[in-house]
Amino acid sequence: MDEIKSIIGTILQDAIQDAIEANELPITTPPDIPFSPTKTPDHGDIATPVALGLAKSAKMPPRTVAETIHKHVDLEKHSIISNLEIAGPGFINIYLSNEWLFDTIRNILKEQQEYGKSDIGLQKKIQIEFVSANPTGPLNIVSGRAAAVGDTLVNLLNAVGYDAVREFYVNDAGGQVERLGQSIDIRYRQALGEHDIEIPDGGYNGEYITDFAKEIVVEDSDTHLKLSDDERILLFKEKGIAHLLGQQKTTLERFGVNFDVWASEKTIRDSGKPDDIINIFQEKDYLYENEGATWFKMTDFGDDKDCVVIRTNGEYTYFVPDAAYHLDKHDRGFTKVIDLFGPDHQGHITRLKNFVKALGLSDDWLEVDIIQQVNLVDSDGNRQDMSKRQGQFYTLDLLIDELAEAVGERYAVDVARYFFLMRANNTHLDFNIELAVTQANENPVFYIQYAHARCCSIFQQAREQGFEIKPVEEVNLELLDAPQEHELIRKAAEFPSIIISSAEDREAHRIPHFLHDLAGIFHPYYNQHRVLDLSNKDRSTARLILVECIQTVLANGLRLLGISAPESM
RNA sequence: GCGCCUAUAGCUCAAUUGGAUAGAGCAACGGACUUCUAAUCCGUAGGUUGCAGGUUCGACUCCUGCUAGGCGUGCCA
Repeated sequence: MDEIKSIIGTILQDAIQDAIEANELPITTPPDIPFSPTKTPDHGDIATPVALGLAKSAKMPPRTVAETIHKHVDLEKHSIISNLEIAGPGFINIYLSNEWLFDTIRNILKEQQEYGKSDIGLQKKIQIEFVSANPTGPLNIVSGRAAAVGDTLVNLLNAVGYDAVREFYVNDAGGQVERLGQSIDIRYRQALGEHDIEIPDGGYNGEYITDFAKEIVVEDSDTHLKLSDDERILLFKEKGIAHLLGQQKTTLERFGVNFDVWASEKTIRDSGKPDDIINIFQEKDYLYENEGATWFKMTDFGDDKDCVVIRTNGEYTYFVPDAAYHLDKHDRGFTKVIDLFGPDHQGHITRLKNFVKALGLSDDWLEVDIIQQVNLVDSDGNRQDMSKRQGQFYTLDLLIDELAEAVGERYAVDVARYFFLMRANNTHLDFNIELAVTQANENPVFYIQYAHARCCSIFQQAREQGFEIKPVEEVNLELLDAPQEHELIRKAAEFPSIIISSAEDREAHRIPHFLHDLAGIFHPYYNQHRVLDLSNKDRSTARLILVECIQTVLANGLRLLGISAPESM
């Protein structure tokens, strides 16, 4: 589709140039040709509002401009265009010849699993950091959304020719994991009979902490009581991190997300790089002392208040290792870094970007996108608090478990991923778990998967019934003359440009919608037209070619989403 | 108070850079299995795109001001 746009664009620009030279269009030079999608076949295969844009500078009515351009397009010369029409306020609707449709078919069959890919990324190194949940509890469903989106964005970027990697930043140092150690310690001692102690404010009081503390008691009995408080908390912190991080990894694997790099905050801190950051800021005069703490002049970068980088107790706030971490990313050679943050980190974006700027990196090197919150809603429409500190949260594992109960383990991950991916990142997603489970059989993911399974089934039948499956060069594609068949091919032809826009705009949800649209053309087609017809074997052969194309596009799209493409359902 | 996000059909959501008649699914109602799989299809219905202005050939989209909801605004991460 992109190729065809540039071909048509050139033809139209030439026509405009001819019109200018014939003194029929009072402008100096042909503009870039914009294209708008055609919503109905009545508007042709592609359309351009170029005449509307030129109307002002040419001081002519838009329809007249369109007609002037039209006059200078020689249809005899361009066999790819079957017809041009002026419509509405001055749109030029372009109807492409069948040969273009057949080229699309040949291209899909030639490319197979590669169909849809492109190379606009020039193999530039891009990193996407996502999930990066604290190792202080199980992953919740917001992390699930981030996991699905991040994983798919990497797939999309790789599909358009970037060299993209998945990275998870483990916050295994700092105050949060300190509290984790303390919380486990309290539960451990409680399990051993101390009852006059409680989890402090800001600690973790989820049941999983109690369970884990009990496990420690079972394995090690009361031996850790001999340690000093500090030693014991340190030990429990490390044990807790290992345990919970392990759990998160297991969950992510089950969810089909495999990170390329697990970066550690502790490693960053131990590397001395945070000290370098302080030195750099010091040299650039971005720091000052106040009330015993060291502050960064965030107001120099337009923020409304400065922020502490070294606390009164001498420890760095998380900004410093975070800045060091991003400098480290830069040193690893990424030309662009994308962080997917949860909504609770939104206040961090401006500051982080300012720190990156303070380090001398360009403004667009770091991109931060928010994956908006997921509200768990019950059947009465009440929202449930998912704070880890409260211990009331809905885990990703629990979600997959419940889906598995309804639709089987095989499809549970498919359904979860699809639900997370079908919405734009910046929408607040109300996830009604009861609805997702009860309506599972009418889930849109099955609609798409079923379309794929039907394609497979047709080929199964074709083989059993002895239909000849010929290579495309030997098939008369002119026999594909039903309007729905052309519609299917046109839709399939959009696939590569959908991937590009989806990747560049970081809008993964366009892929599920595209696939749903494609399946939505295929199912009616299937119901109204028999592919395998013994009384018309030539047409059957041609239709098998079309079915293979649809199957290929569906499979390629589902693969990008990390969703399975079943051969039968 | 300040900052970010959101507001589109009864519900959940789409709508490439501003483009033609704002689209799907679910829910509702009526139909279609002797058929390549009915996890499907066909039909009906559903709208002042939160409100008020502005920009222009044209606005769900951009600007200003409101309203409502969410989040952020810690020497937590």
